[in-house]
Amino acid sequence: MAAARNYHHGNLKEVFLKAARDLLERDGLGGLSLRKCAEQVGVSHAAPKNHFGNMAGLLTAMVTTGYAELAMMMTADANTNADRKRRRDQALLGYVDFAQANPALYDLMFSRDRLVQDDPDLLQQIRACFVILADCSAELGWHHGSLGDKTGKGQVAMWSLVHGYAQLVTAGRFKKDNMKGLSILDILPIIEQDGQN
Amino acid sequence: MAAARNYHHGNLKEVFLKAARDLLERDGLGGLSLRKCAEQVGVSHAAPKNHFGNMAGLLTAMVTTGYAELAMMMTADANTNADRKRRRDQALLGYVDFAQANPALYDLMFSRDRLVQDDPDLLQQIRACFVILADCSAELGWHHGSLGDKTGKGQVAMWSLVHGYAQLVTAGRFKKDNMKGLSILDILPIIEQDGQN
DNA sequence: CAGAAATATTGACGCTGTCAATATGGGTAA
DNA sequence: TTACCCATATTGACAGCGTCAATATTTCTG
Repeated sequence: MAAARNYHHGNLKEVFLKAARDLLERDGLGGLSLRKCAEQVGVSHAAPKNHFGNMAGLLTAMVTTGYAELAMMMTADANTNADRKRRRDQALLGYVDFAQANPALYDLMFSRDRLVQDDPDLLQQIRACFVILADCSAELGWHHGSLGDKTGKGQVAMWSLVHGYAQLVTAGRFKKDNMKGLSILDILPIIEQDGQN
Repeated sequence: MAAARNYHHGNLKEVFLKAARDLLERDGLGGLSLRKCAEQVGVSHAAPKNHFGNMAGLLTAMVTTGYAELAMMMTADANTNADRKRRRDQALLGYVDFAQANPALYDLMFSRDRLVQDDPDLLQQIRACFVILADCSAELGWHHGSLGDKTGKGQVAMWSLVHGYAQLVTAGRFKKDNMKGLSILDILPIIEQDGQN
């Protein structure tokens, strides 16, 4: 009688997604397979096909939840009385925190193959994240002209910087000595040259 | 008698790398396999093992050549009489050009699994690219203090921005309307607010 | 209760990376 | 030349993979 507890297994789709995500972060993308997911959940090897169609469908569903979580990490304290600058800082820190907490998933979220790129749910979640980042670029004054950033260059710059930083940090491309106690917020004043932000 | 034309096949290793790269850009990472490489070259399915050990070895060798090419794209006209700003522009444009010309390879170059991350040749080529980007950040004055960028924050910002931009553009994450005629060089003045660079 | 629809299982197929065993050819020293 | 060693290539096999068709089971609906 509980919400959706009946039927064959219950909410098998969500259980699959959780199993897949655990496997992804534990063994990497190469260690993730539909059959391992099925085995871990305790169902037959072809069961995932009923819910996701194929491997790309599973990965797309998992990545879509990833973008939703990313947006949540960026807006965790948006309903507090914090001012705009503080909300902007929280959004950028939340973005990088998400990437560092889910490095394999974060990589997959920017994969060109492996995903169903035109999935409506996926596109919607991506746009939601982009909107939050656009607010960050606006708060920094990253736009030209008197009517705001009509061309979107500021948003392009904002997402490029934070995504590049997140991916390079999680990939270990920067020497750890240089990253001691460093955060994305320390990068912004570097770029703005005067360091007053 | 010709240089290295003798022996069983000749320079089979380089032929493998070329075949692998063609397959990678044509069919994506999921469409690349050792067996397809071997078939395309015309040797047995286990031949690649003699030269690369395993799949990670092949991908690492391919990615290493990718970083070497990336460095070349960034320094294509370094020996001309161009001034520093022009060389900096050429380096950044060359970086993005490489990513757009080899999107699948570029993605693979930043993969955390799939590669032998501590391969000496790979690390050396990565460092060579980083040095060029460090020069770009220095030319832009992206450093703190009077003794230059001792902490490396400027280099971190530089690579983050250009890598993020290259990956997001090749992934199609930005609306094409907004990217009409836009280049990485248009992003720099946006970030620096005053637009005089 | 009966039929339909959704969901799960089974078995099979071809493809994959990897390995052990074997074969082949070039380089080198007697 | 002969004999040997070593690098290289082939063959055959194995388990794991995604995917599909056919079948079975369970729930929903009328």
